[in-house]
Amino acid sequence: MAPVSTLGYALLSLLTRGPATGYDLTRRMREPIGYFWVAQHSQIYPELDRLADAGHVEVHEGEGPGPRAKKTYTITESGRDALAEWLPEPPAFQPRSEMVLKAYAANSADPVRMAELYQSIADVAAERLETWRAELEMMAEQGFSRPSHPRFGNYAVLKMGLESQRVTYDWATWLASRLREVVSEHDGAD
Amino acid sequence: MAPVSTLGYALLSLLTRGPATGYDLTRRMREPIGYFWVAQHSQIYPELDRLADAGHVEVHEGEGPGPRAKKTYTITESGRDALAEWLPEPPAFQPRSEMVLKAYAANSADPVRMAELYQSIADVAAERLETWRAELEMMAEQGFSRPSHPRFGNYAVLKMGLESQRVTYDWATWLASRLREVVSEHDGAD
DNA sequence: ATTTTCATGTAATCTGTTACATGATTAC
DNA sequence: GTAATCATGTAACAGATTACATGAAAAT
Repeated sequence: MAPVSTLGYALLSLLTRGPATGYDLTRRMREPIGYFWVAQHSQIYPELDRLADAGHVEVHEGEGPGPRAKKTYTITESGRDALAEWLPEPPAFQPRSEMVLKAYAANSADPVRMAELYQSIADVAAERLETWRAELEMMAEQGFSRPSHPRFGNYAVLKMGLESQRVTYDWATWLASRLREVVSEHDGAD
Repeated sequence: MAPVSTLGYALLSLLTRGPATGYDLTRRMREPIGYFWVAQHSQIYPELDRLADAGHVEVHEGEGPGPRAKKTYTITESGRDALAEWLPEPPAFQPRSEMVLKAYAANSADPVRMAELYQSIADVAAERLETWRAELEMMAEQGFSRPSHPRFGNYAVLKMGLESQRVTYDWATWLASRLREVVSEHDGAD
């Protein structure tokens, strides 16, 4: 049996929320799990074929709006089992952040522009922070914060999104202000 | 001119710390920037060739320990210019965290094992938190925290690493304890 | 009328990982 | 003597992005 990729497990996870088409999954992939895992439809369609071949999903074909049939996927028992086995395994750590990478070489570029960059990053984070804080509160009111709730995972992911934005906001704000110090020091010396 | 990849800019960033061989860069890539960007030597060697072709690095060949010549790379003015242009541009956001993805489907697996998973993640984060806190303090004492210091970037990256571990610790601890609630509720009901 | 949404696919390319391959020197 | 470190490379494969391609229905 061909092993399931991380994307495959991500799709199975999304399908625990109910049957969906590839198109649906492309959008479901955006919020909130998209804050921590992304995929384009060109990656999703072939992956669904593979999951179907492995018996982890069942396909139901119907009339499509375009020239092709619309395919609705449902997770199978085999899919649930595979997911349940994968979940408790230690996750791979795959760090990749251009935002932080750029900070590593921050003083190789114009400090004014770098300060602007991190200020704008902080501004975006501040906005998201507000939006997501409100969303999280709404979720809590709807009972999502109880671990037995079927959408508890959405709550947990959004909570992490919120904390991450908070850290980004604090760090980018700190970095921007430090970079502005360089500019004013320089001005004073000239 | 072939455009420089993100990995190429990462290598140029590392080379602002001084000339290095591919082997050196493979290790320099580990701390602290490796907390946010990783690359294997098999990716680094061909990328250095490309940077050399583009004139962004200069190569000096010497006697190697093995069968091949040892190549030392130095960043050129052209390399510094390319880096300085890339740095202030808005970074791509490339989120990929299996750790959070697994939380999205947390209640599709055995809560005992999931609680253990997030507890062990929290434990690892707690250890790193301590180590990195001490490292960051040492850096501050050596003056790295001043934005004009040539290693300010190391400080900024490690600071972000520290904050990220703190968030991971808090979140994973919260998640583990919530998952344990499910178990005790279940026990009570049985 | 035009754009957005729904809906599915493929091809070309780029990026990244794992494995294979060589060999001297230094540390245990 | 065995393992780790220094040092550079390639090949095969897997994973991900961008672009191309089609076409109906609904919304603006």
